[in-house]
Amino acid sequence: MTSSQLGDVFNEAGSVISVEIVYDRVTDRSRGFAFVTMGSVQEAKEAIRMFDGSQVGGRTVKVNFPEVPRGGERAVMGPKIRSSYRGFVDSPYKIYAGNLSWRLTSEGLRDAFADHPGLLGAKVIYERESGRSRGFGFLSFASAENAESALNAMNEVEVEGRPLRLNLAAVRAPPAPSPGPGLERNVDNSELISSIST
DNA sequence: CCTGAGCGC
Repeated sequence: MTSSQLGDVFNEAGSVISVEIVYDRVTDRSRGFAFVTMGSVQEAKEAIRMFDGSQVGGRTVKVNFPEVPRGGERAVMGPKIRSSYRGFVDSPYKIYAGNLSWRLTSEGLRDAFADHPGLLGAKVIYERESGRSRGFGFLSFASAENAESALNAMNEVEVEGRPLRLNLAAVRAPPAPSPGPGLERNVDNSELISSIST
């Protein structure tokens, strides 16, 4: 089974952000499982509900959260601290939102866009030391189309008394040079692990 | 830096 076929299956439970079938380093054969990143924890739960124990590609599959998520179970389901920043779901389709009120939080930003399809996450950027808002933030979407239509609908719309200045987000700077041996796998808190073989 | 352009740690 290909990752794109697997993605098609999981799309029935919500927005699939990425699919990564794990292969054996030497034999290049599928190891029989994959990581599927869904757009939200909610959608991840839905995928588990729908597909755990079901037939996929002619096999009975197991679908569940990764066994040892980064930070442990508490971090996965635990309460948010200051904003939806911790729960921010990234995607390649992002809007830059500027001219934000100093008091607008990530949740406030998310709420302002709540009606728009495909919204995955919102975050306001804060200064590290002072904790003050830097007056801008980002919104991530499931698709380029979703991002564009939200941008068109919300640009210059007033939120907390100030008109939003929206743009498609610039392509992010390259990831920082990795310091150590790169054995870390990117296990996100909305990923699923499933046993699926070809 | 009690701020108003800024593209994230």
